[in-house]
Amino acid sequence: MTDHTVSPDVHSDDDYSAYHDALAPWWADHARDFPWRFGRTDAWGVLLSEVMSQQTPMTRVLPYWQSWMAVWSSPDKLAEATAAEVISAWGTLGYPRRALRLRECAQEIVARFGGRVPDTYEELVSLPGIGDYTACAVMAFAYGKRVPVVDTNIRRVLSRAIGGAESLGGAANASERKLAENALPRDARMSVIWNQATMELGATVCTAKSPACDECPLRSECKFAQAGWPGLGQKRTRPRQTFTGTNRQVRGKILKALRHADEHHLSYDEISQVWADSVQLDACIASLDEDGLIEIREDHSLTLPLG
DNA sequence: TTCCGGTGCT
DNA sequence: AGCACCGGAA
Repeated sequence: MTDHTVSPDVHSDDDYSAYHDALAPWWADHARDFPWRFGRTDAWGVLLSEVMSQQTPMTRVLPYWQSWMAVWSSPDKLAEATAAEVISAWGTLGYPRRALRLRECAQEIVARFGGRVPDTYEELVSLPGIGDYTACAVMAFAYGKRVPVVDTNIRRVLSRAIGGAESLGGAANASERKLAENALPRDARMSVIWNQATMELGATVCTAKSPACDECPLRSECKFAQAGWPGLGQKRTRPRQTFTGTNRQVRGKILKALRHADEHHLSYDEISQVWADSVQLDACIASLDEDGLIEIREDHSLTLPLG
């Protein structure tokens, strides 16, 4: 037993009705108005918003989601795009491999599911770029299914409000999943609101470092606040990779240069100007090539992939 | 300078 | 289980 995040004896249905009763009205008043919410888009729009939101705040996703949906409003449309087009349209959203996975995902949805976004966990996680979280999010938010959507925000809110402690780092454990399953309202429609509202609370109020407890609808029943916020923000985090001088920075510079280049093409001399250390530059060019994010020509010039 | 996070690979 | 991957806000 390695988990001490939540106490084990809080699993009966009645323990959570007050939680939902406080959360639902808060959601009604405070939900941010994104176009992929409130049933205003289809399953493809939801899937796109969820992939774009991986590792990325929704406020930053919004303009990209709108421009992508304007051009690629369905899987069969995105399936026809070139890699260069999607990498270019990804702009500075970050983690550009997601753009490639999204196109492959669209192609598989067309080839395997007749262009319809699947609605089962097994089918969804079999798609490129779709892991546990995104599969559950699509089932809940696109298809209205009663599924616990266990992201980092929900883990933090549940661990605090019900368990009275900070959630640990690492993958969600069985105890956390069990808690989310038990706290989830039995009614499917209510469960979708619960997932969205809990996630939103974690994103906007019950934040990692400085929770706005004064504005929290769960303030009066929160075990974490009652205990005096023990170990606030002490989540075990990955060792911080300093950005300057990393491959991550160099890869970003190379891709940015190609995005802005005429015909997305640069000679080796031109690309050499983005980074002085040629050994590291070459390593990053090789890794971008391995990721399928660039193509290397015979003369060592670079392009975004035509395919 | 530090913080934030889901997927996929090792 | 640990790590690489991103850019922008705090």
